[in-house]
Amino acid sequence: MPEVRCCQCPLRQLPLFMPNNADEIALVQSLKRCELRVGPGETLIQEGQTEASLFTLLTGWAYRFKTLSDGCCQILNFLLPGDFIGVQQKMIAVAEHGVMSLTDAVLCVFRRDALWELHRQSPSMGFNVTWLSAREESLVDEGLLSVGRRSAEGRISALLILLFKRAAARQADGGAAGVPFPLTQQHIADALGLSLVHTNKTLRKLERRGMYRIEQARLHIIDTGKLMNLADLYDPLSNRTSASRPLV
Amino acid sequence: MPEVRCCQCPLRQLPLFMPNNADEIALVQSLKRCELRVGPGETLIQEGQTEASLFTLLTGWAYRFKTLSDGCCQILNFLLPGDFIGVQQKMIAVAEHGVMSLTDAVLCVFRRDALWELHRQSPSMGFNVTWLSAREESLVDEGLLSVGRRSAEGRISALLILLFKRAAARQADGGAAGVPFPLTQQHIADALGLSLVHTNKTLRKLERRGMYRIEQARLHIIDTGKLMNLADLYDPLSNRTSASRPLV
DNA sequence: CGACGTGTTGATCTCTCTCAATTAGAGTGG
DNA sequence: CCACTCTAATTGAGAGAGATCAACACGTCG
Repeated sequence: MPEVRCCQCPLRQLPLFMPNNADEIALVQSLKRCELRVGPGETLIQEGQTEASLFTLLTGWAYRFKTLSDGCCQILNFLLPGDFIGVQQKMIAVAEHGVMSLTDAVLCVFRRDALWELHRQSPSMGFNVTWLSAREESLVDEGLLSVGRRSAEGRISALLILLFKRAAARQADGGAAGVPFPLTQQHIADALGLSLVHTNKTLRKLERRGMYRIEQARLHIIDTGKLMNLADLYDPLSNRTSASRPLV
Repeated sequence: MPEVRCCQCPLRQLPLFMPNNADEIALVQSLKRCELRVGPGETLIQEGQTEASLFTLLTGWAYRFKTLSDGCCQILNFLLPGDFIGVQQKMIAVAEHGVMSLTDAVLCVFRRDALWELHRQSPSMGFNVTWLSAREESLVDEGLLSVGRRSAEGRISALLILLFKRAAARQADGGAAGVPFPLTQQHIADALGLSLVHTNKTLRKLERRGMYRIEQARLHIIDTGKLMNLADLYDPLSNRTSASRPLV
C-alpha cells in the first residue's frame, strides 16, 4: 500500500485539527521519514530506551505506560489518531515511559530532528507542538484526578465518557453509531489503578444499570447524564465556579 | 524592593538551567510585564478561570490542583523556582486546574502573548518551552504511577525523594543541609490520593524507621536506599531493563 | 483437542478511610 | 502574662471499598 502524502492526510480534514497552509504541509512532508505498520500489542517505545523515534499516530490506538519492578503497569493515557508519540523522549534522552499499540496501527515516522526543525522553520507549528503537549498533559491531569480522588464507579464513568468524546471527535457521525473501543478490561484496570476483578464487577454494574453498552468492540454511551454524574465531571459550557477575574 | 532584571536572574546561574545568550535574555525581559509578590495559600489561577496570565516562579513554591464538586482536592504537581505557571491556560482558553502558592513567592508576570512571541522571535527558546512542557508532563506521569500502583508507603517515599531531588538541584549545597519543605500533611495527602490520617500514620512510620527527618520546615533524607526501595524507584543511571534499540 | 486469553462471579482478606479525641504551637486580645 | 482560638499533627477504634484467591465460561487458534 502506498504511503500517505501529508497533503492528503485524512486527519487534516477533521474539524478537530487546525488548517495548515501549503508551506507548512510541505515542511511536515519533508520531515516525514516513512510509515510504520504494526499489529496490536506491539512495543513502539520501550521504557528506558534511548534514541526513540518521533511518531504520529495515523490510524489505530495506542497507550503510554510505566511499570514497576514487580511488573505491574500503570497506563498514563491513551493515544488516538493524530496524537504525537515520543515528544518527551526526543527531549529527555531516555524514555521514562513505554508506548504500546492497542490495535493495528499506521504511524508516520519523523526524522529525529523533526521537532527542532519544525520549531526553527515554522514558529507557528512549533507553537502548536507546545499546545499539543499542554493538551496531553491535561489528559494526564484528568487521569490523576480520577485515580487519586474518584471511586471505582467514578473512574470508570469518567474514562468511558472522555474516551468516547475523544474518539467521537474523530469520526464523521460524531459518535452516533458508537466509537471503536479496543480496550480489554485489563487495560481499563491498568489505566484506573484498579484490580482486574473489581474493574469487571464495576463495569458490569454500570452496564446493567443501562449507562453504556459495548458491542462488537464499539462503545455506545446510553445515559450520558448519569455517567457524568457518577464521574462528577462538569459540563465545560456551564461554569460551576463563579466567574473570576485574572489576578494580574 | 526593585524588580529583578532578567539578565541578573538568580535562577539563570544554577547549573540546572541552560545558558542563554544576550539576545534571548533581552527578549524575555521585553516580554516581562511585572513582578507579583504573594503570601502562602493564595490563588494564582482559579479553576475555570479564563484569560489567566503566564507566570514564572522566581522564588517560593506552589502547586497545581483540581477539585471535585464535593470540594476534595487532588494536587497534580508541585512547582518550584524556575517553573512555568499557566502554559496550559494560555493554550486552552479556560483553566482546567487551579494554581495556589505554598509559601511566600515572587512571580514574574509575562505578557499574554509572551508564549507566541517567544516561539516567533526565538525558535530555540520556543523549543525549550516545549521541552519544559514535556518535562512537567513526566512529573505528572510519575505522580499517576504512584497514586495508581504504589502502596501508601511507596507513594510517600517516592514523593519525598523526588521533591528532595528537585529542591536540592536548586541550591548550592546540593541538599547537604536539607531542603525547604513547606508542605503540610494535608498537601501530601492531596497529592498522593490518601486520607490525612493515613498519611500521618505512614509518615510517622517511615520517620521512626529512620528514613527521613523534617526539622524547622526542612527535609533531610537519611536513608536514600531504603526509601528508593520502598518507592520502587529506579536509579536512572543503572538501566534496569535490557538495553533496547529503536524500532525505526 | 488442549492451551490460552478474556470475561464473569463468589468468598475472603486487608489496606486505607472515616469518626473521634487529644496534643502542641502560633497568634490575639485583654 | 494568661486565657482563648485556630491550625497542624497525632493516635486509637471501627468500617468499608477494593484487593486477592479461586473457579468457571467462552471463543480462538495451533
